[in-house]
Amino acid sequence: MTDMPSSRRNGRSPPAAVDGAGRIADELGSAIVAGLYQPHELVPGELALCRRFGASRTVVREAFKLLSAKGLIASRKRSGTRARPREAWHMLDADVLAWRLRNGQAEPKFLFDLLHVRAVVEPAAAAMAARSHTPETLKSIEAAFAEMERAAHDPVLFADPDIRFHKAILAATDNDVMVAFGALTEAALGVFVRAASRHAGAPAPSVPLHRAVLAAIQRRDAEGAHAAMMALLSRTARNVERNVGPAPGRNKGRDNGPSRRGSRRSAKPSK
Amino acid sequence: MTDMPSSRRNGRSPPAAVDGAGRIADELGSAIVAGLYQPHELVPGELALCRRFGASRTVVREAFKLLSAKGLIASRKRSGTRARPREAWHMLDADVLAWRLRNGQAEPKFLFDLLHVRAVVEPAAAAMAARSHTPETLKSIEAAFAEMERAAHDPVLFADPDIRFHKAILAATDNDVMVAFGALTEAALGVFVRAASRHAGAPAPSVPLHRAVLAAIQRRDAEGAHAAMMALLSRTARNVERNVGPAPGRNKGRDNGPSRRGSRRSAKPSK
DNA sequence: CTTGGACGATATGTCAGACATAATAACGCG
DNA sequence: CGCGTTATTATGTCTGACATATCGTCCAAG
Repeated sequence: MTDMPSSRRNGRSPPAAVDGAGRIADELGSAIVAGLYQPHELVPGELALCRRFGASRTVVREAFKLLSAKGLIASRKRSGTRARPREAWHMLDADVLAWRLRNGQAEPKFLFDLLHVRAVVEPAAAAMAARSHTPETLKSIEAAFAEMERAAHDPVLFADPDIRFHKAILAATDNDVMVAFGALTEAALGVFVRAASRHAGAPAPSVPLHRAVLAAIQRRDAEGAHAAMMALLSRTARNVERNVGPAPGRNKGRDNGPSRRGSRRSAKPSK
Repeated sequence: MTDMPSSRRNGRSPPAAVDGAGRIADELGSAIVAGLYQPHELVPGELALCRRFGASRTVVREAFKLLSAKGLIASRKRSGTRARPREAWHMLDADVLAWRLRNGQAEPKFLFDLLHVRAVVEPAAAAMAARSHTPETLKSIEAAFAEMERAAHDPVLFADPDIRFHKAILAATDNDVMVAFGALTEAALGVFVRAASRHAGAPAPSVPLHRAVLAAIQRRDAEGAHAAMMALLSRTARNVERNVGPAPGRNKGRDNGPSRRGSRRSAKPSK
């Protein structure tokens, strides 16, 4: 996707490894988001990594540039290269998301953070799509849904059209910035379906919920699309809770986020 | 911010130019998002850029890695390096946003796309902040607001605390992914206040709207915070419309997005 | 005339070694 | 003991070379 490690297209995680710089960035980036390096200060130096990866300094430095462009590291002349604090990471970048979700079991807190953001963005996107879709963009949503129906029995076959469905809705908003959330949705769905395929059975139950979203969009019902998408995400939230335990609150205690309750309301007032 | 060009902190745009790779990435990236290169195919080759910037191939290649990490270009062996289509750009990256907004007059459509996304994300963030804020995070919101009041007479002094106010709210959500929207908010506010300082007068009128957001957060009123933030953004939308003309619809016609109407409703059901 | 394979040209990918630069750490002097 | 000077060290930049994957071209066979 970026020319980089994230060339892992759908659910497949292991392949990765493209060119030298991508490989190194993949491994180092993964380690950083996993918390192997304290908020500030000092990842291994360039020449240390040269030895460790059997690569030239050129390649290591290119890997550093890839990571620095994603907010994971920063270099200064004599002090060396340091891992940046979490709030500097480009959390909406496809690779950062993938790295953070790939680590054995990503921290549950992060899974819920993702869900909460999806619960904000995707219903709004569905509403916008209901208002703005064209014959072409609508067709790609319908095509993805049709394939979901066909794969309703198999959790792994289901993942790909599911992702396409949600991305097609984002594309139908006719909003460049909304489209960029595809990375988030793709990453999140990747984990969720992986988890679902381990625990739950066939994804068939979610088909009617998707159908409701599509139907609302087809009839240009923005409020309905918003509500239907919210319902769909609430189901996902319940599944995740079943699998990784209940949602963690702030430092402990309070709770917020998407869960039951449909809650109908449009994303934004139409002028 | 990324170690890269975007070290332009607040509103100042020109400085930029840090290290060689950053400088080249800045210029090339800016050109790409400005549409100087057709959706696919062929930015200048490495050695051509070497001549053009008086730099070595090493540095040019590092610049390429910076840009490829942001989804702007992709290289293949013999064919050369090509500009990627808009839908591949990491539109939520601080640098990409800055480049896209810096070009003389950014396309109005993009300004409204940004506004629509802010109208989805920030009210929800305000609601989450109302639920999740701690003494520390609340204090940083209050501090930013206090400074806004003090600078209420000067559009340019106003910009910095304004940005801090919105980012502090995102931080108070206690949601890693929400925090990442700070780049979007910062970029958008940068342009809006720049535009406002040209056309409108003092930013004083927006102070009460900000105060309403703060007050709702203080009393942990999620719905109120949502509504207040939406009202604030609606005002911004009106200002932008006044300055750059009315919101463009799809390929022409339809309209969607934030505008008048307060519309009160919370970002998400509280379990 | 079309089809297929061989071959050369070309742009990116990788490497090794050198020097420049800045910031830190160590040293030594007053 | 404080402070300026010097050494050290990791990143930044440059150079020139070779490796590798394609894309175009051309020629020969069908």
